[in-house]
Amino acid sequence: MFVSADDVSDTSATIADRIFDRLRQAIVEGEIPPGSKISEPVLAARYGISRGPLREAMRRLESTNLVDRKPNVGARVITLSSDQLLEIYVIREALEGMAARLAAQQMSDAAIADLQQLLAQHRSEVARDGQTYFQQEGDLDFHFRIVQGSGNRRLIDILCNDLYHLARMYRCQFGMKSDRVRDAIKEHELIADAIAEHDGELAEWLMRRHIRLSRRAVERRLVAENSGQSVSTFRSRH
Amino acid sequence: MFVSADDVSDTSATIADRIFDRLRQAIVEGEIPPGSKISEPVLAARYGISRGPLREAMRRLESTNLVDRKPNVGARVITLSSDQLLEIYVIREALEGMAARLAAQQMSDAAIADLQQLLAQHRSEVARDGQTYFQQEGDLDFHFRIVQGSGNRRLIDILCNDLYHLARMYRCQFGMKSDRVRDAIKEHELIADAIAEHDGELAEWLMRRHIRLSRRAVERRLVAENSGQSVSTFRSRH
DNA sequence: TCAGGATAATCTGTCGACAATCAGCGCATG
DNA sequence: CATGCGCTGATTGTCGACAGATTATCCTGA
Repeated sequence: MFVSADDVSDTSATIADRIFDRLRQAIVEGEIPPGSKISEPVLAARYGISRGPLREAMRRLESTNLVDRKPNVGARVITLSSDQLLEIYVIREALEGMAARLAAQQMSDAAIADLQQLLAQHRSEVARDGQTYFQQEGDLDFHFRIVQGSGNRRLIDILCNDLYHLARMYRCQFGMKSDRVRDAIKEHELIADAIAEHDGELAEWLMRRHIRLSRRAVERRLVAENSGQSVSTFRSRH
Repeated sequence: MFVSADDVSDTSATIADRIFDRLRQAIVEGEIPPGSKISEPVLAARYGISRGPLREAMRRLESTNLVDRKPNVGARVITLSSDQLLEIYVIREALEGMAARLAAQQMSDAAIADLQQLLAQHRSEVARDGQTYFQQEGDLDFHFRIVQGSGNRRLIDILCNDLYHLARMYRCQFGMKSDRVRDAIKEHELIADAIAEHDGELAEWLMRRHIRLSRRAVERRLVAENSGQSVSTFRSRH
């Protein structure tokens, strides 16, 4: 019934930390459907633990905005709305734009070479078999590296521990068969070039434009799909 | 020994939520000194509660990066470093710049009028009795309103629930006798004017410059104070 | 005198149980 | 027939207690 630990390390010291990772993954990948109520007793029984660590994990999930809690009532998995998706794009535009600027100023030559090698791999992949789902993960990989390259620990924390999980959640819920991969790859290359030339100003501008274009593409898809039916809340595919 | 609930509402339904608010305030205001170890039994006894709710509150504090936890060892209040302070300024530059742009596009006329009235009040205050500490809170007030005006809920959440508490914590630890208040007020007015004219582009540019200048001022103060002694970690005034 | 190891005390992590609160449901009543 | 009320069942919030781990202490020996 549950996809058993495909690649998660799950080697933390405490149960609460492990259960937090597993729950986050389960929520992000849609295993626990959006909007569903989370019952502490059944979850604790399912994972074979007590309610104490589970509640601590829930508190962390609440902090990262993956679940919504009401006192004395319980917790529900958040229901993704198109509004919130667009809000995330706006924040990513600001934050990753800054990350690109910092990366251009600070990234080591070795890291830049790695980045460009990753891009070459992406290019060959997309040339080989078009727009596959894996490409989407590759996109996150690219952004992930640039954020890491910024060297700003709190920036890395916000992006990698909150927003990227949200982004992955949206992609798992939606099909996300982006018809924009070729353009996106090209934009990635421009950004990488700007970083390679240590042009922070340009790197930020290009990154912001890149994310803005992605957001517009999603926006168009939303209004296209949304003709007549509300996509504001997703079907709960239990 | 403890400043008893000066203005915190503390009317949440659950103990864990109340204790989270109180602990956060205590940490931010330096009541629990930076770097000090947090012992669950003594804190629980001090607040007259059990360890369960306390641990849930600690998990939330961990998520907001106000405490640092090591498994089987315990939690310590974070020690503020000048590096991290500068990192926060960088993030604020990106995020609040975007907030100013959005606010210029979306803020209602009434909210804009309120904002300008707040600025007028600040101006009169700073003209009356120079650079008071209270002025610093007024600065946060101004930024707070613009972030609220952006209408982006997640942006508001990140800024108001994480970064502003950190900023307040730095101000409580440092003396923060800013000699920049007059310039800052002027910059605030320019930003408010841009918002009033619904010029998002300009508002973002001005806000980013404003925060960048504030960061540079802090930077200068740091290197000035730091001549000979490390300010990287603060004295623990137990 | 100082290094090293064994012991003890304390603390964290986890669990099961009790009490308070809320959602759902049936029933009475206008 | 619709609506308000009380009851029941289950769930959440909270507590105290136990097990494992870590830190501090003290004793021994070189």
